Amino acid sequence: MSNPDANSVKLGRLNRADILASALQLLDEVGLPDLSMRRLAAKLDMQPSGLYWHFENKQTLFARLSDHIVDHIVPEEDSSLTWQEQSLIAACALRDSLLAYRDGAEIVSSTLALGLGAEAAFDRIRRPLMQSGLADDLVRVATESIVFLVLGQVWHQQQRMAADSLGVVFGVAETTSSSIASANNQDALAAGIALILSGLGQESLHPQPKAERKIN
Amino acid sequence: MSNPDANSVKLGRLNRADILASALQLLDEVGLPDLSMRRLAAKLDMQPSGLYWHFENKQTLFARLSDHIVDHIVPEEDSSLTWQEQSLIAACALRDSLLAYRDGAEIVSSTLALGLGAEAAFDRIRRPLMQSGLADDLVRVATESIVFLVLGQVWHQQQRMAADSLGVVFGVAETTSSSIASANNQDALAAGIALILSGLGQESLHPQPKAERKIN
DNA sequence: TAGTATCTTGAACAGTGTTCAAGTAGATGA
DNA sequence: TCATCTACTTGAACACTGTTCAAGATACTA
Repeated sequence: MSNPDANSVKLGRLNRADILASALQLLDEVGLPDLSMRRLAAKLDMQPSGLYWHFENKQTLFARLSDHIVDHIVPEEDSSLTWQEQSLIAACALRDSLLAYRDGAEIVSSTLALGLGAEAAFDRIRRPLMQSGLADDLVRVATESIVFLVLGQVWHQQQRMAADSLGVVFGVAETTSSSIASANNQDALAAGIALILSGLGQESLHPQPKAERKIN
Repeated sequence: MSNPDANSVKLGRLNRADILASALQLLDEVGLPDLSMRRLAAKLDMQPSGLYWHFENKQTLFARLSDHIVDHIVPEEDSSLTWQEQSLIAACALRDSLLAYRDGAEIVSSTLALGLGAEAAFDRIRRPLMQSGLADDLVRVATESIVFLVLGQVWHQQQRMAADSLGVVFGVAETTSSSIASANNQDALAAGIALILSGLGQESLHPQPKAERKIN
């Protein structure tokens, strides 16, 4: 082990960006459950404790990872589209960027829940809704609903992928073929978001919507 | 430590139910992150390894915990209500049972994602929708959307509660007062579900809805 | 060249889930 | 009543985990 093996990188002094890049790479290689500080340090050819000079703890390192994942959403803005269409596109862009990294949804989810970052996830989806003229409360509700829906769906999907890759097969008819199920999931997600937006279109007819009122 | 302290229970031979009951109690006392096999064993006055005779591993123990949480949803069925109303009631019942246990949403979420149990969460919400005459695909989409929405919202809320109880305060304007925010969250969740159901009502007018079609 | 701020090290702490051979208690059949 | 078999428990160990800290090395600046 004295010669540097292919998977370790030595860059002399390291900065936050180097570490994050390696972490992101390691994430794709081993998945979130096996992404430990020790493993990351080994990849960077340094001591685990060295990481704690750059990041307060593992959670904040993950938070910066989340920021990176979510910040790279660049939905093409097209002002000729309706706000519903723009919002749907933003949501699909969020989904794509979560899917671009192994266990991306879980990382972003927990960061978001802890309030440590990844707020861009909300921003991109809220923006089109704010131009709709809907009440602020309704915009907040719809934004949260869409974000949770995307996170929940993708998390579910990625967890299934992880289980599949471990050879663990559960007796659920739902996943007959992973690739087909994956394609269906994307349609289902878009359809779910469409439901919310469609409901939102109806709500916009009523001036002051009350939360728990009867539905006709 | 030779005398049995107040927090440990000795029942002679133990069965699965005893362990689950203690686990549920311990969960409320210390929260999910501190619910370790060693701690649980200590509470039961036994060796950690003893737990592995009753449960294959920690994850399956948690799966049975999830089942318990979710199985105790007993939404009052009222056939005079519309299917939307019934579905909303079922969703709120799910929310309430998640909130009834500390970190309930996270436990159920991961169990569901791993396909290890807690399917009742889906069942209760799907049932009313199946009586609506909507296409099967649409029922599936709506059910998943609602479940993910509930799980996401409650998970978020409970994580915030955990952070609050640790005295960790984040600079997010969203949570000015925890109790008020909590009340608002419940309204927001119901409103989000109402959006989906409202959208569903619109969709039901079209015979064969296509997922990614344009929204007008 | 001296001093300082930036980064690394190695060892240790206190915990984690899990395994396994060995042991003990309780019920069952002779 | 005694032996046996199964149900359950033990204690020790393994191979990890995140995190801390004093001490040392390196690079930049005056």
